Amino acid sequence: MGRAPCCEKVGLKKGRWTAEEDDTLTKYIQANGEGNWKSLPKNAGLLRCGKSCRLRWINYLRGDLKRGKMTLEEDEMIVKLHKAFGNRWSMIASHLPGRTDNEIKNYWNSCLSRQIYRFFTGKSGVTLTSIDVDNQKKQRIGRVSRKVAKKYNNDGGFKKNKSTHLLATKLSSPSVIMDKQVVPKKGDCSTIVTQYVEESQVYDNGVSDEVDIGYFLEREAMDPSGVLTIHDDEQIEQMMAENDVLYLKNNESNIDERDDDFSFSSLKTMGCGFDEIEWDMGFGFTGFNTCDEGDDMLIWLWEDDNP
DNA sequence: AAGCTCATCAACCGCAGCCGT
DNA sequence: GACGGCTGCGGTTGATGAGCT
Repeated sequence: MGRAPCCEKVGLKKGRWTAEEDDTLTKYIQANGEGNWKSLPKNAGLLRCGKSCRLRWINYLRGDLKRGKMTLEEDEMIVKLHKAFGNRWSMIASHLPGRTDNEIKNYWNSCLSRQIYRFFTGKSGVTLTSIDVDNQKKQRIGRVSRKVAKKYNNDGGFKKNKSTHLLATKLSSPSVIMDKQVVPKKGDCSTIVTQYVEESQVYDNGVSDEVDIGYFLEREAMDPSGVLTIHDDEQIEQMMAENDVLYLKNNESNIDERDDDFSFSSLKTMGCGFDEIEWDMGFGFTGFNTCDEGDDMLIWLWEDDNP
């Protein structure tokens, strides 16, 4: 038998809140304070469940909320905090006064994940901090549509993938390759990455044509949000230098003429175009060694939304 | 202009952790 | 320690409006 519901739902209202309901809830909480969510709707005379009241208050009615667009500073903060905490939205929200976890989660899933996707895949010359959010509304690039997500979920879209670990339910975030069974790897993944590059010979004319994410999953090299971390600056420099050599070897051209394969977008970030790979996967670098001393190099693995 | 597709935001759902009994 | 209720969190869905064809 399943768990009993937290509240009696028969006869309770669902869906959008009306202005009157908002008013009733606000007045009640102003008079009696927050808490006792279960009994609150009955006491306040609302035909809602306690959870719904709590959510409405926390995400919308609370007085200390900032409404409106995220600022550039908030953008940067969210990216940084997401890097540190993963999808722990409440933790992220606690560092952003006036913003709720729900708001940040929505913002991440709609705007920021798309910015990062576009940044990594080189679909535009943007940096993570120079996105014109208004303009983005006109550019439908990079987000995984629910139609595609559903298709993957229904068809078992990953079954052709080499890894049996991959979940198909996280398509809207860049850190989609997520498996809760994978034990977070503390420490450095550079050896595994270098090993992978050597073993798999991913480079063809300087651009990888396949990234076997299963390789990293099998070695438990990724943290739960699908990020590989490399701490060693020297190792990073060496990796990039090796790649340069490979590129020159394959192309016999000036490294500076390379366009999307490696492109510096800012002092703190580096885009790496490993486009069009066999398993519809992307492979990108960020936080390269030109950033402040001690910063890590992160490699994100995510599914391409445009198979 | 109409229909379709997609982005955004608010809200719901299920689960896990905490706490009191 | 076991159990059950409450709360908070993260994932997901639905409604709506804007953009595209």
